[in-house]
Amino acid sequence: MKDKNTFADLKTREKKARQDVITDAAERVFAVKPFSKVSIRDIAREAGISHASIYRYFPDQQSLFVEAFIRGAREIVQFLADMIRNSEKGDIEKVSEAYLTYLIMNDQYFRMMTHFMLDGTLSAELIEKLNAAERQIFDQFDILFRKMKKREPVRPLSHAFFAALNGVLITFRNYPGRSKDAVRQHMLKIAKVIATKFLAE
Amino acid sequence: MKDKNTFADLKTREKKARQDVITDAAERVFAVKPFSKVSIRDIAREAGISHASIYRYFPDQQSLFVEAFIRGAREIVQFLADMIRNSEKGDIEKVSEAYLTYLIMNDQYFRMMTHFMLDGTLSAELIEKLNAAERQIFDQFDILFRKMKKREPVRPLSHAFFAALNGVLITFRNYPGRSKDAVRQHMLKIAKVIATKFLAE
DNA sequence: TGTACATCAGTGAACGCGCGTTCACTGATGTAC
DNA sequence: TGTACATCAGTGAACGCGCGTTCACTGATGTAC
Repeated sequence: MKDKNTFADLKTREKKARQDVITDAAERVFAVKPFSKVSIRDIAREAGISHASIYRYFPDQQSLFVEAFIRGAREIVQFLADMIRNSEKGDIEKVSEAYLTYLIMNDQYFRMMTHFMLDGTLSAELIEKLNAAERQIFDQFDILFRKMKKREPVRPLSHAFFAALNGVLITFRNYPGRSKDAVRQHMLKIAKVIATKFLAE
Repeated sequence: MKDKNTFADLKTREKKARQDVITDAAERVFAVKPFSKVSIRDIAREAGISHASIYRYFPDQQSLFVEAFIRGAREIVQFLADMIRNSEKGDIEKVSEAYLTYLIMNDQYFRMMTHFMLDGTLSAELIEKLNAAERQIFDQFDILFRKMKKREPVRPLSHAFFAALNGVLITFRNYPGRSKDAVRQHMLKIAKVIATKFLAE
């Protein structure tokens, strides 16, 4: 009985591990292709398996995409939490610079997030998942603003600041005739303008 | 000779008019469907013509989409310019509220704009058109900030404020379990938080 | 230890679909004489 | 005024493609006796 359970557990873990291999591959493809052009076949090729195999691990394409997105969201929250925990006095300029840099370097996370934000055909369940992720991000910014000793309610500040940083990432990503680095510099400059505004009491 | 020219002119104008019929139809379809799901066949159906006919007026799908986008951008700039011209002392809260409301009501313009901002496969020419439109928007915000007697350089403020408003529109559009009106209210509230920050010197 | 059977991951081929685009044709209108 | 011809907007049918998904099969591994 004990053995049987262990064997079953092992099997479950193996299944999970194979799912992860596919999700890893998906993430790599998303890093390289626009979200809407990524196909099941692309991901299978990246994972080195037949595209039919994917259906042993995910019921359909949407489920796989959502899995990849959730992982991405976890990464973002994780990074932000680490950043803010280490910021003693709540240095909003440093935090926003690091956050932006992280999302520029991991563009696929940002593209996945905005894709889901903009998609008008999301199921209620998926919208809830998206918002759960957003709430976790807001929670982190709440902590930051509390460290800054804001007297006004922090939640609206978090909403506003998170939205503003998203806007910077979207608005300047296709700046023409500029190197990736010049674009990054410009984003950081504009983010600093915004962060400064949020400094003042 | 004179007659011939007039006839030719007439023909050109008629051709332009028919192009406009198609672009109108496209705009209506974009108002109702996510950008990436709009097909040539959809637009033809909306315009009441055969889908093959579209190719008499546009060389390919991308050209038609770009035409629709340019029209949308013109509308946005037009609206913003009117708004700011009528704002005597540069009331940033009113302007941002009106701008947001306009883009919420005309969601297709906003979706088209963000679609092109996010698309990684744009031709250099198209990126330039997108940026030309953005520059016109920045110009308008420049005027607003000058009316507000800002002593700092206005251009970075315009960049920051425009980006922040975009961010608000993207971040809260899929707020779950809320009516369209509640979402609008929330966007306006967060935009006001941001506008207030931009008030202070 | 050997044999018959069950399970199930993995697969190549196929299905059905919608898409952008092209083609060959029609028919209305204008032009030349 | 009548006739032969040119132009060209409009079209239904077709092409070729890539997609998500399903199917029928293989072959490796574990199980029962």
